[in-house]
Amino acid sequence: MDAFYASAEQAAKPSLRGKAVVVGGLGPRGVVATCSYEARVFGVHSAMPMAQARRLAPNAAYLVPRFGLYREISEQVMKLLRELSPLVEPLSLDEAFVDLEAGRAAWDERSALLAGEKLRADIRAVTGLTGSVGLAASKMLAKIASERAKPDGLVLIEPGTERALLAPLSVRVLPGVGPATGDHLRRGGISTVGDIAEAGEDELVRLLGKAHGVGLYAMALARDERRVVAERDTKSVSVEDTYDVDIHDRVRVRGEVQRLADRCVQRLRAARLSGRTIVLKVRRYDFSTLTRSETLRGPTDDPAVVREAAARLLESVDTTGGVRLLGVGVSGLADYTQEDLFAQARTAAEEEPEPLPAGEGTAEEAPEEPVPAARRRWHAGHDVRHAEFGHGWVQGSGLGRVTVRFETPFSGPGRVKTFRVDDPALAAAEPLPLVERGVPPGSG
DNA sequence: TCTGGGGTCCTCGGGCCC
DNA sequence: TCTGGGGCCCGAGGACCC
Repeated sequence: MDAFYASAEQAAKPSLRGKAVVVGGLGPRGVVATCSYEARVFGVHSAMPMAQARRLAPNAAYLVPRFGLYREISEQVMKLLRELSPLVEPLSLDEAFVDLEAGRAAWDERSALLAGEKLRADIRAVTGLTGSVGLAASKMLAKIASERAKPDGLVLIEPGTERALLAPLSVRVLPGVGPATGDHLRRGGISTVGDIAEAGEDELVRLLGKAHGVGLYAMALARDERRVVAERDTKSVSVEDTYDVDIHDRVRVRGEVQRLADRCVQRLRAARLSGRTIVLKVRRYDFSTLTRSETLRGPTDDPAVVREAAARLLESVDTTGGVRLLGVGVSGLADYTQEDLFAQARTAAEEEPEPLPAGEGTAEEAPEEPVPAARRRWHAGHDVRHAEFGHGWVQGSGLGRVTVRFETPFSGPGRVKTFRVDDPALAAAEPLPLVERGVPPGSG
């Protein structure tokens, strides 16, 4: 999908179409998750600190991500992909590999092109959004092709042309080459994929170590035998929070770790998993990050056990100077719930954890405690309903006021009105569907 | 400019066992 | 009893990806 989150927001909010839109964390330490192509013109890009984005594009719309909406759209697209082949490997909400041969959806260049164009049309019809398709003989090349196809395009890499195509490209196009490896290679006189092929496998292994070197050399020769795997088991579950202001108070740090442990266990249970290794993550005031872990004798999904382990791990960490991030994770997962009976017995007399009702969703979907009207938070970009003016979305809030633009995916750009944050006529609302009767916005 | 959140995989050192 | 090596697990850290 092209600029996925930002495109979804533009589809939902007619007044943002054709405008610079930036989606990400809006706090003082937020970063850009995705931005529209209009925002990229100003130099804004993913992973950029939000403060920097605001300097580059002060007039862009800044929105908080709405993962529920993106997940729904993602499921629609993944369903279309599974109609092509049983071998679909999602990489994220907006990207997936599909083995077209395994699904007999394509067997040569011509049939692949037809399947690709039909898929793009189907995505557009079902979601109202544009997607790009890369067609090639391997995952690596399909990925490179899809990058070149964006936005709203299709690129096929013809068999036999792969090495010539790769040779002049930066090493950074290869999977697994990020900033650090890129610098490392450049210092070794290697900057293009062709340079890697020329350097030879021994030199790559010398520079990067066995696994990375051998793998990268093969990629540079366009050799990529990785299969498309439909189902991957989750290996770990974690939650982490970056705080707007560093936490110095040790008591508060302990409290936050307990809260994170509980949230992590809720996720774990929602996924019907348990795990043996508890991991505590601490990012200090100077951005140095350390982890401490402890492996239990058996897997657990008991909140008391995870809380205790996390608290023990915290005791070995010096937090003077302040912490900017705390995280709690569980790995060494078992796909069944095997209670640690020893730990259960040990904590039986303690505070009883609140079990999640069977089949309930994750923490973020759980109904929230009723919040007094005066303390309600209005998140930029989230949908609202007003008793008189109908459906709209929060443009901004502050100083006891909230500004709402009243429009829907099919309304055309709407009017803006401002209310008191505690206005009883205003309520949070669910996102509206982006397509009506299978007709995308703007096409009818 | 000042760096999110959720993951995956690899490396390396140390301890333990055979 | 001392020394060494291989294999495995654990813990920590780093790099990378979206």
